[in-house]
Amino acid sequence: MKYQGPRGTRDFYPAQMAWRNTLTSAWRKVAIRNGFEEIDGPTFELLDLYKVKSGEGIVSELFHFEDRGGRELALRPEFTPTLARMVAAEANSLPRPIKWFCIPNCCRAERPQRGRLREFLQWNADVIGSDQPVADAECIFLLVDLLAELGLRPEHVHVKISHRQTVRHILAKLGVPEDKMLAAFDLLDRRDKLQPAEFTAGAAQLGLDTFAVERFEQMCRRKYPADDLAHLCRSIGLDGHLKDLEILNEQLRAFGITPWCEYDLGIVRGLAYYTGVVFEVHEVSGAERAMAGGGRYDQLIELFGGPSLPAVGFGMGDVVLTNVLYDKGLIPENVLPSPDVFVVPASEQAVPRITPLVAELRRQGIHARFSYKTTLNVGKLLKEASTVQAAYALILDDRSAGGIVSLKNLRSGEQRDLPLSEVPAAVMRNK
RNA sequence: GUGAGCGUAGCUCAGUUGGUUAGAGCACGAGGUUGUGGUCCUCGGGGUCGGGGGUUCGAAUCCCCUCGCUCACCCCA
Repeated sequence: MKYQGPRGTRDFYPAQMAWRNTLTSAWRKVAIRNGFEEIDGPTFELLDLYKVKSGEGIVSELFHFEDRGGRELALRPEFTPTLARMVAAEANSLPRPIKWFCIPNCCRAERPQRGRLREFLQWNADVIGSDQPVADAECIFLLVDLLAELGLRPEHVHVKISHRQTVRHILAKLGVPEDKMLAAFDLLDRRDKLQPAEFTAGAAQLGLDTFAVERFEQMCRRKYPADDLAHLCRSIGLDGHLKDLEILNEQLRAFGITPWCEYDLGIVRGLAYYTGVVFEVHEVSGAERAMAGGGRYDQLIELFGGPSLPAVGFGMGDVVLTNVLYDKGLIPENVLPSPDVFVVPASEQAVPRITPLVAELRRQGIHARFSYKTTLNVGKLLKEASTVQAAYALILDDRSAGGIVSLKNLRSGEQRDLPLSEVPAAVMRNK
């Protein structure tokens, strides 16, 4: 093969494109019914924009280049900086809260592996301008709404929820000094990749004694079902510092999604800009990487030069999500658009009538197709109609001169003669 | 960027200790049963065996390099 697509990219042939459209339609539909408005921004930005929250180290993970004027640009690896820039620019004139979503393609210069490509789609939704837990809850509800829309159930996936301040408080109580807090978060985040001994050693370096290490360990491993905060409180010996979680919990209950949620204090999420609630969607067996992740980031808009605006949001990529749906057998067999009617000539005389008829049907909004084959063999033509999964075959023979045609329902096999003028209504009725 | 495993037709694979013009099924295309579909029959297009170099009389098969894919590490916004 002479030319190959670049590493980590995908070609979308009709079947893959049809699935991609199905998925993005679901994202869009669910976001809209949850009251979010769609936005988009440029595919590339000034490189500096991406350094704001992620630092210089991010550059090696980016596709970046220079324009002819020497400006340093980069393909977007995520949408949040663009979002922050857009909000900052118009902050004073936007009604609050701002509830926006988008479906950008994003590019990252990393080595592809399961669940990660160099170009992917990411559904983002954010609520900006509210510090109320109802905003956090609504983001989580939006996620659950989408998961359910795609056929997933609580036995397939969980929303794991944690809270930065709660975890911080617990760590402090266990004896982690303030200056080692970030290191503690890091250890928490990496716990599944470490050997038990390494974990213990890391915890000891944070200044924790054997007892505290054990509690630390226990805290990360334990999962607590949503709606049972009391249990969580008891088991970590904490009271009075769960206010946020308590209110969130009430909201989750009111939204009716507690069966999908669990508290997992081991969820930290990479970078330090999250300030409150954090959450991830995981396939229950834990075999896949996170299907979505997000949380509250109350200082981020300000960091990008905007006013001080509290915000909460998440991102969900198409790659892991599709993997999980595939494994659960939830990818529909065929989502390619199929014709409403396939027009078939059954006599020499009917041939010139085909294209004008198809044109008229299409003008009426009917998906109509015909064969490029020259044969009049009805069997062959019906086979083609059936291959493309047409709902009806419209068969024209000599009687079509008098306006009489045969309409065959290709699913039931039932066939009847009717005047040509009644065909559009008959086809649309079953659409 | 690092490491491991794998590269034979669009897909799934076969190819007997290296031995003639590299095969099958599915898919795709053309026809047949002179007018009704997932069947059947015939024929066909398509592979420089990922690419390059080496060993050999002879390489899909053995060796080296390279590219790509997969999985993991780094990172995960």
